[in-house]
Amino acid sequence: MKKYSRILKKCPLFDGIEEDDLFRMLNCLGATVKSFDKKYAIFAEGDPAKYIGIVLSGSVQIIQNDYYGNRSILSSIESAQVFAEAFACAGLSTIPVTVIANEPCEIMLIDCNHILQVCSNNCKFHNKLIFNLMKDIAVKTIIFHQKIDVISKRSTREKLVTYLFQQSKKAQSDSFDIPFNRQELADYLEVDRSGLSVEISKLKKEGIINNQKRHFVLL
Amino acid sequence: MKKYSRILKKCPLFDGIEEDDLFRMLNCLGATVKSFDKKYAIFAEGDPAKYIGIVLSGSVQIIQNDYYGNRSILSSIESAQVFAEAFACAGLSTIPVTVIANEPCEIMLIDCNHILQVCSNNCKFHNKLIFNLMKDIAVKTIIFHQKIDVISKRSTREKLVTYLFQQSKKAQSDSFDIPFNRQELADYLEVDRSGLSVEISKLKKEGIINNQKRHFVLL
DNA sequence: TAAAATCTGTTGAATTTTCAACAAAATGGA
DNA sequence: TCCATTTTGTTGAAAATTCAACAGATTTTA
Repeated sequence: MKKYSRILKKCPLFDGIEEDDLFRMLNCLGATVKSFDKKYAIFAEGDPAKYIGIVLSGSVQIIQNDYYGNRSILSSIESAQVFAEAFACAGLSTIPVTVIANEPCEIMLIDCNHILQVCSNNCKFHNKLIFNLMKDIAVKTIIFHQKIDVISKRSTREKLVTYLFQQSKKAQSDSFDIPFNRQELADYLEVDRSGLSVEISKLKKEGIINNQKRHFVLL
Repeated sequence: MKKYSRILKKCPLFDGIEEDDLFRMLNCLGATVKSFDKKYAIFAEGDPAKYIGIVLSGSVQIIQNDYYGNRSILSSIESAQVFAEAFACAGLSTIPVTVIANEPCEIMLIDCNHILQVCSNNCKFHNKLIFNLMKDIAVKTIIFHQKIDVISKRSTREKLVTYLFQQSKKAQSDSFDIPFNRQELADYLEVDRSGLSVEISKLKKEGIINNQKRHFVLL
């Protein structure tokens, strides 16, 4: 477990918790680590909303599939970030999404009940943990706001431009990489892939952006 | 303040807190109550992310306007519900939305810093309050999931049907009222109002739904 | 390394949405 | 109650998206 020390320090769930306390707490919480191959479903829709996940290495995508087979990507979760934390906390019995390993992953799993039900041993850290969890979920809410800001736009072009501005702001640079390939970006923006390719080409021709694969530059 | 007792008991933020403790706590938190006329902006985009609001009477809408003037309705907040709680908790300095009184409203305002920074007087309730806040924000995340589930659909008809199913499930009945008029529903579904009217008419003709103003029945 | 599989950009046709305009119905205020 | 305003449903034209199909480029894997 110690070997994940560096990455766990970056996890917002453990902000302000000292390393010694952290590992004692993880032990108390019954945290486990599992590895997943690329494209493997870490959680599937309908699974019990029991565990929260922390990405130790690799990255995962949160996916929603509707009954017509349309894939919708809700978000991309990078290393040190938490996922599936809102479902158990909100009292859902099952999770409404699928979580897919985007590449080979190591994932820490913690039973959410161990966080929500205060135990007698380590209450000092426990309240801090719940506070951190609250902040983490609040940040996720903001990320959903941003996603809605993107997909509420009516045209493919506006969705794309809004998304690229957001990514540029996040990277604090006009030059940045996105975590999606074309089909995935289309599934995030909720548009047709071929129409998306057309818009990217147009924006390039108009001298508004530069692009090569996953790398974009705003001009 | 006592006259709001009945409604405050329903507020998820105060779950499990006794009435006496509640009013002592509200006093400690410096909670105030303000009235707003219909269509008045309780918060405007760019305001400091300082206060959380609780709807004591009336209802409010969370609105996002883009630079093209498209109005997007994020959610409708009914009485006893909390709003604007995620922004301060996530560490935003300003709020990215506008909150409009949908009808004459009484709103309780609480400085979020008073919740986030533990004071020495009432720590016992304070941790409970933060726990409740965490749950409340988690539920809001789920509500955003549902909104994304709706607007990720590609056609007006699918968006409408998905929304109506959600409302039916929420009301636990095939017969229910929605909190929006036609233009507002269009702004929530992110579609054109006239196109929405057409789809509602079609679904009625096809015998799939019944509808009169804000009342819908799934057949 | 070569073959297989996946990813990306392009095109044209079909479908859908948006937009503007209008009239009927419903609502609110004097 | 009556008039003014707002809301709603309908229509046709313009614009945009989706869909299917394909070829070139890239990546994977055997």
